[in-house]
Amino acid sequence: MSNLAERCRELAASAMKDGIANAALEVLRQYGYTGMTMERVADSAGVSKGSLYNYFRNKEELISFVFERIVEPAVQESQRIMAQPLGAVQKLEAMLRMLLEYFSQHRSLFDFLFHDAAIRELCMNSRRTKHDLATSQFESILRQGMQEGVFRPHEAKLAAEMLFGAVMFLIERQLELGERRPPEELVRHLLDVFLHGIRFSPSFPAGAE
Amino acid sequence: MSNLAERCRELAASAMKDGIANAALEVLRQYGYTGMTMERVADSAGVSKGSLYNYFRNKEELISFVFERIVEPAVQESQRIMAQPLGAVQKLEAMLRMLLEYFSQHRSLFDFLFHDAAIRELCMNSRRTKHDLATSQFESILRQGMQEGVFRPHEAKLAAEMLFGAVMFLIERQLELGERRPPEELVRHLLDVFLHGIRFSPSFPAGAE
Amino acid sequence: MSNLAERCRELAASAMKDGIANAALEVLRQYGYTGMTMERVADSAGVSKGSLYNYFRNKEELISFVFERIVEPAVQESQRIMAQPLGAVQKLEAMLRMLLEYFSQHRSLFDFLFHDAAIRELCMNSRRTKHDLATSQFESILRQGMQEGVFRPHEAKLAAEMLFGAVMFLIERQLELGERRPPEELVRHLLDVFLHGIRFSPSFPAGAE
Amino acid sequence: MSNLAERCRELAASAMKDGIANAALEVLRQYGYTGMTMERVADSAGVSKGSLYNYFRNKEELISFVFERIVEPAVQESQRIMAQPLGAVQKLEAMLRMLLEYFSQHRSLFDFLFHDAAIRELCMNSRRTKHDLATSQFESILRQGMQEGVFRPHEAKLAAEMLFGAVMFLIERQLELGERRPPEELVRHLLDVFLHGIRFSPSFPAGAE
DNA sequence: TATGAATGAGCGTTCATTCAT
DNA sequence: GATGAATGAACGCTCATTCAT
Repeated sequence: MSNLAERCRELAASAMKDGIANAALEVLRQYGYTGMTMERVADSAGVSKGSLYNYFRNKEELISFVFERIVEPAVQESQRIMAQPLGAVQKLEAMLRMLLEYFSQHRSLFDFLFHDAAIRELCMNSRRTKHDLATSQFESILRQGMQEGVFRPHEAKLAAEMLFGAVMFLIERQLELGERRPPEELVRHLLDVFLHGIRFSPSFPAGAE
Repeated sequence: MSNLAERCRELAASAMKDGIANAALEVLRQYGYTGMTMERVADSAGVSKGSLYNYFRNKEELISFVFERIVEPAVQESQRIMAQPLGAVQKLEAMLRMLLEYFSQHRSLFDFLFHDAAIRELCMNSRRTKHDLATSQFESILRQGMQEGVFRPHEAKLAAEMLFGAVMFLIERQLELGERRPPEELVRHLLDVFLHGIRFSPSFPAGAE
Repeated sequence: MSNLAERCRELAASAMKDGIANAALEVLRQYGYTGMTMERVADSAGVSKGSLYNYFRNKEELISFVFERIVEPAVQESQRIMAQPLGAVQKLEAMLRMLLEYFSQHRSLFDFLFHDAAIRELCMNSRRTKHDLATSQFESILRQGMQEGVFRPHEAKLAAEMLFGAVMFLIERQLELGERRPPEELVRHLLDVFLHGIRFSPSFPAGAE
Repeated sequence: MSNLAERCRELAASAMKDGIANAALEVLRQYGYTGMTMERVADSAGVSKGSLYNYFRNKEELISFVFERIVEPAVQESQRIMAQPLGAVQKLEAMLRMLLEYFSQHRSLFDFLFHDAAIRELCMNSRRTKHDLATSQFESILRQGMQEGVFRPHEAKLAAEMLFGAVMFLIERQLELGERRPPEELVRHLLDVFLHGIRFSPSFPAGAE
């Protein structure tokens, strides 16, 4: 039957959605979240305002789609990292570096991700928010570390949340204050604090990293 | 002369501002930041839209006022803590407990405070945002700890940001997931991780807290 | 009876109306017609907004009153001129000078006078607008001139209207273009044109003024 | 390609702008300048308020457009007259007749054009208001007359302003008083006064009209 | 009588969404 | 499917007017 035609159509539709999402991202970058109107998205995508509604039921759906597209590469990469045969510390390091590098790039996207409670609820996909994903991956790493015997026993879930919160806030502050510390440096400090703590312990070897 | 009348009027005006601010908070809770319209605030406050403008020049001013009202008690309390003659660890503990207790109360306020770039820029007081205040206080505590010799040398500013980010994210997750861990417990885990790190060090006495 | 009290009250009320009208004029000068709000008038008068309504039923009535007050001195002066035992040419000259001097002073008042059809209809007092008054006085002068035999026969009413229109437009243009020709000079040119015309007549003595 | 469609669209858009402008004029006629709200314009045009903004960026632009539409035909005609190979007197006559006929038609437009400072500032086209245009054209005619030797030396600019002011006021008064003198008659009287003046000169042939 | 807080209709403007073509 | 003009509800804000004190 029209199997082929069907395929073609789906492909074309998919390409169109991508194009529109990219346009939306561009608008986001230029005008920020509040300035992201359907008109501007349409213009930026080079299509008519009406066409947007052929591919997305409404603005909400477009936003959700964009959200997914922003997060997706990071998710992919994080899963790649998780799948690697690395020790917990190395995984942690790789994960932190990836997040810092990825989200440091675009302030407006970052704002977009956290903007509003309404949006956040919008962008949840089957109880699996970005937060959930990230923290659960951190949690996995922490558990792996405990099994490996390199991390001492602790509540992995809470520690994972602390880690993620710390990373995100670090990124946010960098952007907010206009600082440009190299991600590498931030990774080092994060690991230093989270692995060893900041307190002198009697037996803590001075100068040890 | 009309000293008394003057006083009364001021009091009434102040009460009105408070009432409107509370209404705004209620709207914020119900509809989120994007849904916080002057109309809704007026309705919620039980006054007319026009009356809002007898007490606040515009929406911006109202939002700033609300922001200040939310943050002020925490700021006061944090300054009280900072002024106490306590060791760094105790101060840290007190500060964490205060934040966890204070901000655990209202989810939407929390969103309001942190997740909107527009608000963030709006609510800066002479380059001194709430973030600035909180992180700089944490930073002070960390430096005090280094001077006291209880904290090992580290970049206090970054560590302060990590701490604050971790605390805030913990609160957010509690609210998001509907968990209700006692603040006391969260404080303990935060201190545990940040003071000692999660890694076994060769000399770290196993099982030690 | 309370004849005296009555009188006093009337006097006080009258003074109040005057004060408010002066305040309104000040506002008019500062903010123009569109910027003339009851709030500003009240502030400028040093009374409360509510008090305005004890002396004027509404904004319309206040505006009418102000209009009268602006026009009144000119009306008085014009009637004084009309009553003087002068020849038509001298009267004309005196009248023109008075108008030019009077209205050259305040641009915003002038705008106020002509602003809007609605206002114009508002400010008519028993079919006797400022225009009516002015043109009818010019008309009288022209008729007097014809009787004196110094003016040749012509339709006095139309000529009066031309004169008044010419004067007003001259004033308006001076204000609009920011020019500052001395009223004396303008009077001279007005008389020159209106008395002798601009055409050479065969018998017109060249160079004659 | 879509050349035709393009054309059609442009035509439709142009027609729409015209329709809206006409509606605006109607509102102007009915409610005066102060009463000209976008809502009323939309109602009068039979479209929604939002549609107005598809054709005019804002109220200002709409007003400017209306202004241009009113003035343009007169400007065209005046330029045609100026370009004709006529003597100064004939040009003057033609110009006066045109103005009287053109502006006699709509009172409210007239009000609109002249009596609002806000509009006046709005509708300036490169420092060249309608006033400027009209007076400068009168001025040209007067200078031409002086060169031709039919007008005696005089300050052409001031005289031009007087002429224009006189014409406009005549029109205004006709409309205000509900008189309906034929433009022809008004032209005759204007020329009579401005060309010959109203004063008897010794050599002025008595009885001449 | 003086007050000024409260009002609420109305303003210009925006923008997500629809629908006839 | 693509279009873009039309829509209309909603927004932030103003201000003449009222009324309890």
